Amino acid sequence: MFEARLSQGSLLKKILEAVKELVTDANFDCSETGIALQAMDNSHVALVSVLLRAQGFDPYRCDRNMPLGVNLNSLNKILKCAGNEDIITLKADDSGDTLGLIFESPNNDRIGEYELKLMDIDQEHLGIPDTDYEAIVRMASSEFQRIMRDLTVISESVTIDVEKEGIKFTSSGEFGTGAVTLKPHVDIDNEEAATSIELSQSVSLTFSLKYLTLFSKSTPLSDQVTLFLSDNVPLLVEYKMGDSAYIRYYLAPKINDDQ
Amino acid sequence: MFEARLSQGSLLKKILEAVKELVTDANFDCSETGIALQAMDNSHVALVSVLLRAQGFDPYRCDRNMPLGVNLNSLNKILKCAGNEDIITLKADDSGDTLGLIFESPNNDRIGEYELKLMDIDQEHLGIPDTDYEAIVRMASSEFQRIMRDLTVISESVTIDVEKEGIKFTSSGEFGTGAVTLKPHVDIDNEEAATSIELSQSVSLTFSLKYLTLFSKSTPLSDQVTLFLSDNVPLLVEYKMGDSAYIRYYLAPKINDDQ
DNA sequence: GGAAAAGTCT
DNA sequence: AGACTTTTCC
Repeated sequence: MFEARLSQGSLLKKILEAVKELVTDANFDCSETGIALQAMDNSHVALVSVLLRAQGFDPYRCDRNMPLGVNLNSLNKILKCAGNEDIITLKADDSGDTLGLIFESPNNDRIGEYELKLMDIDQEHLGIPDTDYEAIVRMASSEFQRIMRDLTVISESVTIDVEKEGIKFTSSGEFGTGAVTLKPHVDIDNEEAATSIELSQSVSLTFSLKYLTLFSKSTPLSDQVTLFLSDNVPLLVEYKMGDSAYIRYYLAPKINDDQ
Repeated sequence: MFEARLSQGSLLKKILEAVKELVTDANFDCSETGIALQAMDNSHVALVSVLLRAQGFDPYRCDRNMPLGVNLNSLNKILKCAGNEDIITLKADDSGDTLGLIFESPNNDRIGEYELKLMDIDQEHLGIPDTDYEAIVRMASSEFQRIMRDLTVISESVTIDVEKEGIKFTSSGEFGTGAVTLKPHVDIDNEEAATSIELSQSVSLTFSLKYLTLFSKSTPLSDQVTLFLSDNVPLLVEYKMGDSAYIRYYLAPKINDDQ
């Protein structure tokens, strides 16, 4: 028996909006500690990892570990039937054939009950090694999204250079080049606009803009995004939703063949 | 060495939005007095003339005349990477191979640096004779845009009749006819909504609505537009942005063969 | 919360 | 290029 009640249903709606273009099918691994989703993207280039801790639900109950194989497209369609203010309850009985979704309107005068057929998905739960990253950059998620969108005009890839003085995104293409630099700063009026850099070593890595743009679809989930970079290690892009949930993306750097 | 800093960067963004569908490639003729762009439209029917006087920039420096051949589509793409509030600086060294663009965010924590490859464009700087126009009509630019859009439904061309009593736009097509008349008036509350007519002789001229509609894409640049008309002379449509910049369109009248 | 504008997708 | 969706402004 699995049951999880999420008072802020929009969280789940936004997560599926963020992930659905990257992954089509994935397991919701439900356990005592919460719900985890981990999947390679469709082209097996990027990795998505979502965690919804049990403490973010009220109540949360999961008697035994259950991998719920979900077609994210179908789930997203069903979640579009929930209002942004709705309370969402997820349910699965021990057979694990279907995922039940209950949408309660805020004033409780409207109840939506949906059932999603589940599927068996080969579990390829990858262990992600803990890494001590050489550079950790925290910035406004909207800024990150904007920069990715801007540089897409110039090229298909971006080089990220992190130094103490700032983080620089550079692209070079047919008709020209573009570079955006953010300096670390605190904005008292706009706390979410702050940029901070922790650095043990300068890094310079190149990534596919297509994937970074897809990652940045998580912008509605958090005002801030954190980039974790190290040489020859996949980039980690993390969006934290309070303390009880996060969505993480991993992307391997491109090999620098232009030097 | 050429360098021009424009505190109101949105001006440049809007100019490119206004012109990009009419002209694909053009020279930015930079000189001591400012930046001028003059080009026939792609079908060689209309003429666009943009002037950005040096006084509109701070600072402005241009050691020698330089024609910077620009693909307006590419430039527009780069300008989309600038925020509406950004300060834009244009730069070119004497080689004239590239145009540098620097976008500074208002609070200076974000710098975008772009380079656009330049091209050689055959200089066809046309001398535009000064004309004493028979009719000069000043009206709200949004009104002009609206009328052009409305009459496009009726026909592909519009006849503009100017008399002391008003300016009349008439179209006639398959399924009907349309006419919009504006009377001269002053609006004390809405100064920009005023319509004024200076007239030495009544005129009646017919123009392609396609081009007038393209001209009216300059609406965001100025609340007012001025139409200069004379018999057998190209129409001049002028949008003034303060005293230091303007954009002018010229369009030859259609031959009246329906009479 | 609605309308207008921009961006994105077909 | 057009329509739809999304975002921003009022």
